[in-house]
Amino acid sequence: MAQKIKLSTIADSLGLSTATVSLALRDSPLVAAETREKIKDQARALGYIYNRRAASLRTSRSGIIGVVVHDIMNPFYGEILKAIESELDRSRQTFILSNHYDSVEKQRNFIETLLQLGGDGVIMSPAIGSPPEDVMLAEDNGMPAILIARSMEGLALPTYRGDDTYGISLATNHLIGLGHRVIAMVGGTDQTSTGRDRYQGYVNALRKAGIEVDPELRIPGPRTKQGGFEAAVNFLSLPQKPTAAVCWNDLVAIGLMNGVSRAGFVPGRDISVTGYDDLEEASIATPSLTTVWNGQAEVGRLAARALLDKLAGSHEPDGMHLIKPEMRIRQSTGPIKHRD
Amino acid sequence: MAQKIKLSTIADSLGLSTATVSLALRDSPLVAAETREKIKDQARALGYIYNRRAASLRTSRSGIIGVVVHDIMNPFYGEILKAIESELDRSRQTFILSNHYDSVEKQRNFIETLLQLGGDGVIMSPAIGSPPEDVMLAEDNGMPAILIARSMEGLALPTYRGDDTYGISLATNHLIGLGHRVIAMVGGTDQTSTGRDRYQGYVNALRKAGIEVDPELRIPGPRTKQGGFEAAVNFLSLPQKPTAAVCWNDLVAIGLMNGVSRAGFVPGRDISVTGYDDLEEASIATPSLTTVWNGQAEVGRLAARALLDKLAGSHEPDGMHLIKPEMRIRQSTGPIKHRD
DNA sequence: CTGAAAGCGCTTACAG
DNA sequence: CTGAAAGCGCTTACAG
Repeated sequence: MAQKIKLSTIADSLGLSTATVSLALRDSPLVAAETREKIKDQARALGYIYNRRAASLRTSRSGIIGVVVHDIMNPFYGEILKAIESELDRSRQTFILSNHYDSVEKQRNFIETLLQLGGDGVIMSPAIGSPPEDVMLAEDNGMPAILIARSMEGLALPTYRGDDTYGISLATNHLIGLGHRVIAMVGGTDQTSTGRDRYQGYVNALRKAGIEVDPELRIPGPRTKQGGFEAAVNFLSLPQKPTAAVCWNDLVAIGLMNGVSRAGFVPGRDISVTGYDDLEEASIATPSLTTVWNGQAEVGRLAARALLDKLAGSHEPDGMHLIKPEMRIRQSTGPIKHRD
Repeated sequence: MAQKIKLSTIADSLGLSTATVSLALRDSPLVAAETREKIKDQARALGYIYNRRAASLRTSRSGIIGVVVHDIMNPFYGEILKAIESELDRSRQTFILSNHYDSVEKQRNFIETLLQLGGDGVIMSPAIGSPPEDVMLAEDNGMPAILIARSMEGLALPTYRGDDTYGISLATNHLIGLGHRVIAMVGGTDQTSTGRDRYQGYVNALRKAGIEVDPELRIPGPRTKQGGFEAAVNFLSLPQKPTAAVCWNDLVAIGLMNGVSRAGFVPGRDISVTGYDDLEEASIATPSLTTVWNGQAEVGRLAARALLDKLAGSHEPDGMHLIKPEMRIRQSTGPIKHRD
């Protein structure tokens, strides 16, 4: 590796000052056009690499934005991240991604690392049980935070997520409309705001239809295909014999469909299954999955936009921004057919 | 946000020098134990945040490692990334992730950004058509690069990936052993080293069994479920009526199984399908997928390990490290059954 | 065991 | 339109 090229290398080689070179490379109108071109050519010729650490130490702006979610391998978050990425790319921000796997400690480490790197802001889907202090650590050190997908009680931070209560009630009503009366709710946890909201939406819809809510029909579990797949055994051995399942998300729904298929039932005919999120995968599942569009791309885009605006100095009001979910009816649900 | 706390704030408040504070916080034995504890307590009390930009400007070590792959949402890369993450976590390195979506320009931007941030090293799965200069840009500026999943001609960089030629021949031989003679190869491209190697493995296996290679049976396409799903139409309308498909990867295989199911064929009985990678999902697909274990976790772990060793000053030999794939036989393949 | 001082590579008033 | 100088917050020889 050759001698390190820096501003002063360029300046010396052209008989100029580092101030002029610095301004020229950032297209300042203070520098004469001719000088600017000469400087840029020289920078290119020498293979100059801008040192952002040095610049950011001076300006206290790093161009780094952190994003931390439960699991980037989960396509639900993947679709949000893709939207964030394309929005941030446009303003040439670097984004640092991390999973917290619902470990409060991992999340805190990430926030601290980001602060150490001088991160300009953070977009996060808070880990289960996050202490408000950990999130406020960012804000208190001048690094604004935006929440996605999950909210946190008692924090007045901008939050972007789907309206879960409403969304799940859409799915539940759809099944009730098809004649189903014994409807299980499969997957997920009640430890997040999302979880409580979804269960509430399910309960609301049943009550409104005059159907008694049986807590035995709530089968919690991992929010993954594997989770849904394994839940099939419990689902099929419930004494009340449910004819339909409202699943936590598309992954659980696809897993559950695989599980009940193995046991000889045909999803969509023998047992109706709804998903949640409308992942790209939902429409190519077999049978194609009836689900609830949850606006992942919208959530990501709006959250990124809000952060960029905040960094640009706008003073938008904080608070909750709910995306309105929509029903997507496909082949995994159908009229009731009693099991026996 | 309160007054920024820095080393000198702590030093002044205790009547010490910044040198002593700096050494104490990094557990230098040069500082008396008592002084060290006093300093650490004070740092905590004041809410001190270490400024890595300043430190790294001075030491020219950033603790940042970049990872860039085609698409982090693809579970194949996801499984590699998970392994890299857990290996890097252990040595408290921050890792910056990016997709290049096979855009050479995006990849180059990423490498430049990483250099600007003072990245210590980069792990990459090179974009299709990457010019060697772009990768050497990293090396030439003192940022070592490790290649994963794909190799590049004419670059003597450490490379970790599966043995694709051998792996695909395992899958092809398995199908031949079940009596299949008309075997399509579905999905993927021949523009990557991986692609050429896989096609070669397929061709080799057919030739060795005395089966003529028909180029019409090669159906290239996106390496996604959607790609496999859409390929089903082509697959089913081939004049030679293949009874089996060797798929590029598990995603394509699952998509293809969904596609042929829609057309009324039962995968595993009417049409045999093999995947590649052995993703977590393969075993819960319906039918469960016969596939080739491709050692993603191994690739990630070894690549991260190699980079860390290199940064620690070891001079390991560069070059190719091939992981030996293994067959995983499940329900999606079976004895030939002629279509008519 | 602790301190004074230089320097990492930028940017930004300020002067001219 | 260009330059001299200070300073961002650390770490590292070097002295004592």
